[in-house]
Amino acid sequence: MHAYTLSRALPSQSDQMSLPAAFDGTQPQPVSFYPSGSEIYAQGEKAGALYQVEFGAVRLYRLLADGRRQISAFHLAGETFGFEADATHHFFAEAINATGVRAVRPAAGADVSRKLLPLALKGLIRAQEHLLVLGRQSAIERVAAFLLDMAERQGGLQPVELPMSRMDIGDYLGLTIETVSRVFTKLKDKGTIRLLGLRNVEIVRYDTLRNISE
Amino acid sequence: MHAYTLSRALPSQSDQMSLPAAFDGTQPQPVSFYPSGSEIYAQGEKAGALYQVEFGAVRLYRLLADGRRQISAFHLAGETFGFEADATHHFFAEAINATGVRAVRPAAGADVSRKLLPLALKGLIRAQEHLLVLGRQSAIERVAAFLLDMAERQGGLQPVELPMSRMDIGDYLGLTIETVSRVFTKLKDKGTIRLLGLRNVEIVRYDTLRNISE
DNA sequence: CGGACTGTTGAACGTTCTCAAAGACCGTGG
DNA sequence: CCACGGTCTTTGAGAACGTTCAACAGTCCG
Repeated sequence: MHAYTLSRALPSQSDQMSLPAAFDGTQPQPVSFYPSGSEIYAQGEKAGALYQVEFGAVRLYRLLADGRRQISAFHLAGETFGFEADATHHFFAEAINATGVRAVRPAAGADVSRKLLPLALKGLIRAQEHLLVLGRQSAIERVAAFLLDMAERQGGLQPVELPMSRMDIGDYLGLTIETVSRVFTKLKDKGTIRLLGLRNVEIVRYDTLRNISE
Repeated sequence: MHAYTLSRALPSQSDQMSLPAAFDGTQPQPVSFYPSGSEIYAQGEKAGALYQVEFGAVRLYRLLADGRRQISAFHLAGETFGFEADATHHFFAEAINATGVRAVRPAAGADVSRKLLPLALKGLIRAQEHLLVLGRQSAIERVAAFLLDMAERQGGLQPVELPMSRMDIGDYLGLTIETVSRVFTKLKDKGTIRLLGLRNVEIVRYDTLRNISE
C-alpha cells in the first residue's frame, strides 16, 4: 500500500518543433515539455483537448482513497490519449520521463468524431484485453504479456526499452514491485530474457514468452 | 479452471416488436430472440452491425487457451454493444437469459461515427474503471462495487436483480464462484445485504457497501 | 565519493484458489 | 401437484500464489 504526492510542473513550450498534427481540421499547437514525473492533467479537471506524445512516455492512472494505484495505460511516442466521455478527465496523466506532448484541439465545427472514433475503439479493445490479463492471468503470464506488448509497440527492435519503473509496471499489471522483480529474475534465470540494464530488456526467446502469456 | 462449450442457436425473429431504432440513419431491423446461453456472435467472426438489448441480458467475454474466461462487460436492456476497432469481433457475445436483441446496421453513407463515439467512449471509461477493480481491489471490494453498479443500472430499485449466475459474476470480477459465494454470505451475515433469492439481492445498507468498495 | 532512491532477495503471512461434499433450486414428467 | 434428476450454490479444509515486512544491493546524480 502506497500513496502518491502529485507534483505539478508548468510545461514549457518549444515552438521549434513542428511535427505534423494528428488530425485534419485542427489548430496546430506547439509541443509542451513535461519533466519526469510531472502532471499533464488530473482527475476531475476539465477536459477538452487531446494529447499526442511526441517523445517520452505517459502513464494514465486512477487512485483509490487509500493510495492504491492502477495504471490503465502507458502511451509512448506517436500515441494519442486524453479522450473522455464527458467534459471531465476521469484519470490522471503524468509524464514518466522527460516528455513532449502536443495538444490537439479540434477546430470549432470540425467533424472530430470521424477521426476520433478509431482511436477510441482501439483504446477500448486494448483496455478490454487488459481486463483479461488482470482478471485471469498469473504474475508470470502478466509480465510476459507486458514484455511482448512493449516489444511489439517498439517495432520488435532489440533491446526493448522500458521507460517506466518497476512500481509503474506493478501498478499496471496489478502486482507489487517485489513480485515484478521476482518474475524478471525468474525469466532471466531461465534464459528467456536478458536484463541489459534496469530499463533495457533483451527478449532471447519470443516463443517461450508467448507460451507463458498463453 | 473451466472450459466452455459454445452452443449456437439460430435466433428467431419476431417482427411484432417495433421499438424505436437507436440511431438515425439506420435501417430498422426486427428483434432477434436468443435463448438462454446461446451465442450472439463469436470471437473472430466478421463484425458489422451493432446490437441493442431489448430485453434480457448479454455477456461479452474472452477466453484463454485453457478455458479461463474473463467477462469484460454485461449489457442489460437498453444498452448497446458490438462495436469493434476493425471488421472482426474480438469477443464472444452470449445471451445470459432469454434475450431480445435488435441489430442496428448503419445505412450506407450514414454518419455513424457521430452517434457511435459517445457509446464507445462510455465503454472505454467503464472498462478502464473496471481495470482498477480487477487490478487493485480485494474480493469483498469487487463484489461491493459490482452490487452498487448493478443497483445503479437498475435505477436504484429494490430488490436488485442479478440476471447472471455466480460463475458469470466470478468471471466478471476475476474471482472463483466459491469466493463470490463466500463474500455474498459474509455481506448477508453482516446485515449489509439480504439474499431474497439466488438472483435477487436487497441492499440494506448502501453506505456500508460504498465504504467497502472504497 | 556520498547519499538517496530504486531494485532485488528472503522469510513469514494472508487471501484466494482448489478440491471435495453437501445443500438448494428448477424444470420435467409422472 | 409432487417426485425426480440435474444444475447451481454453499460450505469446509488444505494448498498455493502473491503480499507484506525487512534487509541488502545496485544505480544514478550531485
